[in-house]
Amino acid sequence: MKIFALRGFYQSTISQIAKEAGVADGTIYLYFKNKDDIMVQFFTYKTRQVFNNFREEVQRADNAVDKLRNLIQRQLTEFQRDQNMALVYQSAQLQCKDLIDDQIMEISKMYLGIIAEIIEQGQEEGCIRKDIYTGLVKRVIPGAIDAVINTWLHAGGNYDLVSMTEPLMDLFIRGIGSPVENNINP
Amino acid sequence: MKIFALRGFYQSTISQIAKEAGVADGTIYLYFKNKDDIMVQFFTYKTRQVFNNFREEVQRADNAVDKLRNLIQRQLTEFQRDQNMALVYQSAQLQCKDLIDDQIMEISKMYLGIIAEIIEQGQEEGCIRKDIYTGLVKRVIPGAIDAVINTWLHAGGNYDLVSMTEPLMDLFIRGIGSPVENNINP
DNA sequence: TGTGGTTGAATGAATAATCATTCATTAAGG
DNA sequence: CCTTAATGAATGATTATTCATTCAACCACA
Repeated sequence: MKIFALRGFYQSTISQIAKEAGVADGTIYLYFKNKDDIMVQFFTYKTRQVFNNFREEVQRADNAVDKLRNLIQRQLTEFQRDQNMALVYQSAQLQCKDLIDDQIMEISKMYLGIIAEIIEQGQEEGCIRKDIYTGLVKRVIPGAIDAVINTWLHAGGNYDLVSMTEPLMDLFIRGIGSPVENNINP
Repeated sequence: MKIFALRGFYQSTISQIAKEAGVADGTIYLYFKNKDDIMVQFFTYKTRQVFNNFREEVQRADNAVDKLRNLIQRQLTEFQRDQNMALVYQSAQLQCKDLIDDQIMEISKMYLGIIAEIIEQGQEEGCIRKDIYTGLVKRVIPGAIDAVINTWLHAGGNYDLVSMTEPLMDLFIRGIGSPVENNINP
């Protein structure tokens, strides 16, 4: 992951990976079917494990707003903990499309599903308005989070990523418009 | 661009590109210094041209909200017009980092600058609240737009991308929270 | 305890395939 | 006939993958 994160999948060589791992080139093939398989196993185990925890984290809260906050905080925490995972995950989706499409699809769908559930619950509770386009919101929220993570990665992980949770929540819930303006429209 | 969009930069071969262009492999090298240069020229000319138009589009409006709307609409329009450009642009940022970092950096900074200006103006006009974290907002807005574009690309460009402008604006300005909730907090 | 044999994990040099790049040759236009 | 553009086979570098060999650990038996 360190090598993939540094150089990208196609520019990483088995030799580099082997050297980083402190083993011989051939040894890699005792544990992985081929180069692709290294990436596939990353998504099959590491990523799935991290994303599975999201569901638990969400269930720790009862109301929708707290659930969303927990989800965001957990994601930022996990990505902050393992910067290499963060980089590989963020870039692999576009880099080796056909390679791991199914793996990513599954994880990604689960994630979007969680957000959709939270929104629905929030609408029933009355804390999330009903005249929003859920299909859009469940794309925009992860997109915004990704942007924050990418900015952090680009800065070399210098500052505290998790502290972005509250500002993000505030943006999602209240938007950027001034309250005065908001109440004129409806 | 068609080949890069289809297979990604490192998996595209000169032979494929030449065949698509209807010329011989060697002919490519009469117009491009090397393979990298094809990507670099894409960012130097095509992408810069598209993004430069954004500034004009923004100046067509006077108030901040309309400026933001125009910016979003123009981006969605351009990306919808040229799906290959959209795909290459979205993926190149992560794929060939060191290759075109400077080109992307410059374009990206200009884009973030435009958004920052709009926000500032909106705050003076009173239509955008002042207690927001501008550094965050100017990342989150393009991140959200990217997510919408990526969703559209993944679906094969089936539906009208530009029609996402209003729902996006609504989300940015009002957020997902219900107005009642919004007014309790402050 | 010492000895010979067996196992299988690890090695890294050799192989084979891919692919960017070059350049001697051809073709067209003036 | 000369110039310029285009060609595509040949070249050379890179790199994923293989496999014959090494070596350390373990076991059985005297």
